[in-house]
Amino acid sequence: MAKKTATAASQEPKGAVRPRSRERRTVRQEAAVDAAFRLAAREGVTGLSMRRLAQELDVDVTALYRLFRDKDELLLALCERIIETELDAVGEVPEDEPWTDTLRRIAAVMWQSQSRFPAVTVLTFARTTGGPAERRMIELLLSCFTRSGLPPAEAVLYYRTFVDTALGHCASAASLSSLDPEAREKDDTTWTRVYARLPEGDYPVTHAHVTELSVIDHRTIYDTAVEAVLAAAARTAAGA
Amino acid sequence: MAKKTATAASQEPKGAVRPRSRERRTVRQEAAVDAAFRLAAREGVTGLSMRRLAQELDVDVTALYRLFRDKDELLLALCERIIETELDAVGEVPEDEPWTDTLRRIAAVMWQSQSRFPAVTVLTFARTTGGPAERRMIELLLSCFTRSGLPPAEAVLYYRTFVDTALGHCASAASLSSLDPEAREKDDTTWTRVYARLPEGDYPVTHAHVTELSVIDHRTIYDTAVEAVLAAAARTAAGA
DNA sequence: ACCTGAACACCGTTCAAGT
DNA sequence: ACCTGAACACCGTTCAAGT
Repeated sequence: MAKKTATAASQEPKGAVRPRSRERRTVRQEAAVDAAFRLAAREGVTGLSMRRLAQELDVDVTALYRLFRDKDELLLALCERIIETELDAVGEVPEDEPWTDTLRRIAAVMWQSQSRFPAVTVLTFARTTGGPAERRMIELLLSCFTRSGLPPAEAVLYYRTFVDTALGHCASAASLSSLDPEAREKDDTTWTRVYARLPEGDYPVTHAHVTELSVIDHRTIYDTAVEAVLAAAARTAAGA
Repeated sequence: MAKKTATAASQEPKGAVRPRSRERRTVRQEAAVDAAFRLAAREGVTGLSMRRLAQELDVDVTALYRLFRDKDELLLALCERIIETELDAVGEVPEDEPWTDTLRRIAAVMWQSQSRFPAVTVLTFARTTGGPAERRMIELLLSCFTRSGLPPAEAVLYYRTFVDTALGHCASAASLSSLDPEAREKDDTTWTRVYARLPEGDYPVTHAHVTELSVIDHRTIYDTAVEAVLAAAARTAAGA
């Protein structure tokens, strides 16, 4: 099955009839992806259905199935688009920028995507698209870790540890903010509702840390995790 | 709304009539949780529906809604059960065990849960149950970080960084293994299918790391992430 | 070459009616 | 006090039939 990516608007071999229709096809795919982002932002993870997306685009549901094989292919297209946006946000990497700083900027941009599009993040965080944006992102990330001086095996190990850690934390934040309001409320008042009232006798350590537990926010945790991975990579690089 | 947890079989005030029925209720809840684990293990994340669970238990769907307010409450009960099992697997913590070793054992046990029950992991990894097992787990984890010598704010910061990092990686592994077979196949052959064939010119760094990229496994990444967090915590503790 | 309508096999959840 | 049947408002996906 040939992959028809959005950026495949390359030069056409001959004749301008078939290409025209293929062009229109990718235009419609892009429009569908746009609409899906609007829908996901407005209605959340449960609102992002094929039927509702068709409604949003004012077409029949079956039209969507002519643009995407199934919902999974649509989700991967959304994921590609997010990575594309992230690459734009990162921009050019200055020659002399330390590798750790580049990675910090990428981590910050990933967090931004998560908070803008939690629904799409939740639905795709563990996936691989194989698309052009993902390829460029991998090239960029890997080049940071080779710049660090790590030998191939370790560069790859820390590259994966970095992305998976970042994506894992993003997914967990996104998953929390895509809960329906009542479950969300239940979840993030737990610290004050149950943990603040625990008997000191049974849970002495928790009891002693109640205030610290209730003030910590997810972004600080994310930064700490990212820094931990960068420090581990740097130490390994220095030792090699 | 009073929380009716499975372990709430405390002493009854007077009369043995109401307690009898409440007891039966928790017995049925436990049976439902057992069946849900069987179902999830057999049918995966899409198979774990209220209707199918009712079928598995040979009762009407509406009977389930008398045991659990909604599906979310059932999922939280499954999550509690997993934590319970994890606490059993960790067992007693020897007085003289280094705090990092305790945390390594907990991380290993969490990975085990993920690989045994990917469906439940995916559905609950970002949630808080507020239940008795979760409370004990938090007490255990926090006590490790205070044993390390970290002051309260940092102990809490690293405790959260540790759990969220571990859960994030577990969720990403679980999410991958709960994909339907064809999406799963598509996803984990990407490295050989697309990245192994990339033109060297456009993606020199990726091209140079193809073999390393294709052999790395998720468990090694998980261990690296966990060690990175432990090292960061240890360094902060030493500096304080 | 595209669109439409209708259907299939599912979901979570509720509720009136039975015993 | 419990159970049953039926319904409501949804899903993803397919397919014969139209133009």
